[in-house]
Amino acid sequence: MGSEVSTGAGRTGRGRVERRQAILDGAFAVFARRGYAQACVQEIAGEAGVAKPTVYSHLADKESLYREAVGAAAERVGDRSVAAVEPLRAPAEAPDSALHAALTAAAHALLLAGGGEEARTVRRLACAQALQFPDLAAAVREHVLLRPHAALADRLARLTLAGRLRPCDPDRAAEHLLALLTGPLEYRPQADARKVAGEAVDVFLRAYGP
Amino acid sequence: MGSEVSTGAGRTGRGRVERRQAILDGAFAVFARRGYAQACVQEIAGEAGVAKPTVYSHLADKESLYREAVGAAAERVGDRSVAAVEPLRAPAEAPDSALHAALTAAAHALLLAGGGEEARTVRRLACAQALQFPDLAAAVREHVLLRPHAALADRLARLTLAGRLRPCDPDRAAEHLLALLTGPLEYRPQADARKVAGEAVDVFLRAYGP
DNA sequence: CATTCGTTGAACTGACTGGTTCAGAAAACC
DNA sequence: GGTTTTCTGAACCAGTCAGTTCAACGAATG
Repeated sequence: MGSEVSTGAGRTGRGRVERRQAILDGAFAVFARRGYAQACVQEIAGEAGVAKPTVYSHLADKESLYREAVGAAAERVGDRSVAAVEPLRAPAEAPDSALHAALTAAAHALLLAGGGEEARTVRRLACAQALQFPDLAAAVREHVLLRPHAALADRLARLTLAGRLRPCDPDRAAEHLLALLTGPLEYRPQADARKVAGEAVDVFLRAYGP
Repeated sequence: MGSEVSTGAGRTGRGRVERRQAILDGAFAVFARRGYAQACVQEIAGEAGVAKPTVYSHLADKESLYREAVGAAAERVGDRSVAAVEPLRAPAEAPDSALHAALTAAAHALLLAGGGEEARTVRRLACAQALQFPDLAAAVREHVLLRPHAALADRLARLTLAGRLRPCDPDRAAEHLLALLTGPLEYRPQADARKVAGEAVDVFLRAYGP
C-alpha cells in the first residue's frame, strides 16, 4: 500500500505494465511458432524473461494469454489497414492519372498491412482456434477484415460520388478490390507486393473506372 | 491366410475397406466439430460405430487418422473444382453472350465446389494444424488451390488464344477471377453463390474481355 | 463341432501440462 | 539497515488422453 503512494505508478515503482506487455509479446511469439495446444506456459514465461508464477500473476490463465495477445495484434493490424486507406481522400479536380497513382499507393499500403507477417499470423491463430474461441475469431474478423473493408468502401463511395468511378455499389467494389489484392498472395506468397497492387488496381479500374 | 482364398475379399468376408472408410468419415466429422487437439479417438470410434482398438487396427495413430481423413477430403474438393472448370471448353465460333454464360456457369460451379461446407472445413483443418503438419497443409493447398487454378488458367489460355479474351497472362487472369469469386465470401459468407458468381464474371469480363 | 480371426469393452500405463503452493532471494522503499 | 513486497525456482497435484493389453465373444470357415 505504501509504494503506490510514493511513486504514483501501478505497483512496483516502474515496470508493471511494461512487464505485462513483455509477457503478451512473448505469448504471441510462442503461440505463433507452436500453435495454441503445443505452446506451454513455461516457454512463454521464458520468452518473456520471467518465471511461470509471474505470468499467472498478470494473466489469469492460458486462455486469457491467447485472447489478449491475439486480440491486441488484430487491433494493430486493423489500425494499420485503416490508416493505409485514409490518404485516399482524392481532391475532386485531380487528373485520372493521379487517381490511379493514389489508388495504387493505397493498395500497396493495404497489402503491406494486411499481408504482412503479423497479419498472416493473426489470421492463422484465430482460424486455428475458431472452434474453441469463436468470439475471438469474430473479433479478429471484425478488425482485420470488416473494418478495412468499411473504410475502403467509404473512400470508394466518395470517389463514385465525385464521378471518378462508374456508378456502383461501393461495398461490392471494395470487396472486389480487396479480393484482387489479397487473392494473388494465396497463390504466390512470395510475389512482389508493389507488382500485385499495380495489377489489382489496373484490373479494378478497367472494371470500375468511369 | 485361409479366409482370403475363400472369399477373395480383403480379410473378413465383406467389409474391410468399408469399415476403414467409415472410420475415416467418422474421423473427419469429429475433427471438423472439435479440432485436432480436442478430438479424442474414443469419440471417433463411437462416430464410426466401432470400438477404439478397432480404430487402431486400421490406422496407426491419431496423426494418421487426421492425415488420411483431411487428405482424402482435399482430394475430393480438388476433383470437384477441376471438374467445374472442365465444361469451359468453348467452341470457337460461339457468340460473346455464350462466353459470358459459360464463364458464369463455371464460376458458379467453382464457387459451390470451393466454398461449400467440406471445402471450408478442409481449409480450416489444414490451416489449424499447419505448424504441426506442414506437409499436409502443402498437400491440401496443392489440391484445393493450385490444381483448380492451373485448370482454370489452361481454359483461359485457350480462350485468349481464340481471341475471346484480351491478350493477357492466363495465370494472372485465373488468379484474379478466382479472387473475385472467393473474396466476397469472406466478407459475406451467406451471400447467394449465383449472384456472387455473376458479379465476379461481370467485373472479370470488363477487365479481361476483348 | 472345433478352429480361426476380427471385434469388443474395459482396464491400465505413461506422459504431458495447466495451474497452485511455498520457502527463499532479490529488489524497492523508508 | 530494516521492512515490505514482488519475483523466482522447484516441486506438486490433478486431469486428460494416446496407445496397449487381454480375456471374452461371435461369426464365418472347414
